[in-house]
Amino acid sequence: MQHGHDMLFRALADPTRRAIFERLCRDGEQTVGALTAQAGVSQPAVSKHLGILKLAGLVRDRQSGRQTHYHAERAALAPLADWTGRMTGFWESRFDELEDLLTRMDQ
Amino acid sequence: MQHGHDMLFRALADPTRRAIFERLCRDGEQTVGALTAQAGVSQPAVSKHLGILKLAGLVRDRQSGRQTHYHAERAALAPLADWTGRMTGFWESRFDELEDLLTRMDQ
DNA sequence: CCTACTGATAACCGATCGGTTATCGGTTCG
DNA sequence: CGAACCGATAACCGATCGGTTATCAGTAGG
Repeated sequence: MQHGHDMLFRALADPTRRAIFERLCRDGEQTVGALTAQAGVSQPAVSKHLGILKLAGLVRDRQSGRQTHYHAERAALAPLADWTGRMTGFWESRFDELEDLLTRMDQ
Repeated sequence: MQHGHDMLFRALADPTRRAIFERLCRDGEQTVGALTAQAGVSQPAVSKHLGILKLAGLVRDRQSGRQTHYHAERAALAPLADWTGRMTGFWESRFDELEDLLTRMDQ
């Protein structure tokens, strides 16, 4: 039902996009060029994926000269963890803790 | 990259489908008719959604006379919880516990 | 300045998706 | 049996998606 939830699930549904996000989580901040080099698709495709991830709140970008650096916004995964927790029907307090932690990590 | 992961994320990306799964998690086993009554789409649409959820391992069905009863397969969410945990980079042992528990819940 | 580089946008294309209506197979009941 | 019911399948349609190539704006450097 939640529109925010929707964009989150939708953004992570595509394997190429998920791979980009995983890379940003693993290796930290990356330029568009660096991401393109390993994405297996063209630079405009990568830019579009990054735009979608950004709309979902999963990444944020920082301009520096003519390069754009993107980094993962891990806190955006909190609703996903929360949803999973609610579906399993257990761990509620446990996942709430996680959500709080992730929110605090975002400053 | 993982094909199983892919079907899981993909299956949960659609809001109608996710609502059906949520209902099965909340209220337990339901017939196709009962699910259709609240899905807001036609019966064939519901059947297709159930087919996709089934392929992703998220639901299982049980035949009884001329009715088909579907129920959520909560254990199928374990890879999702695991992935989230790996992306956050913490909680690894914690999520492994969850995965184990969910797997055991599946008998 | 002019050229080269980086990344975003535009325009377009085929494939897939989610939905519909129509229909069919299987089951129950009068 | 025959009629009614339940759910799956088929055939189709418009919209959206993920990809491409071409191009544009902004920045850096000779």
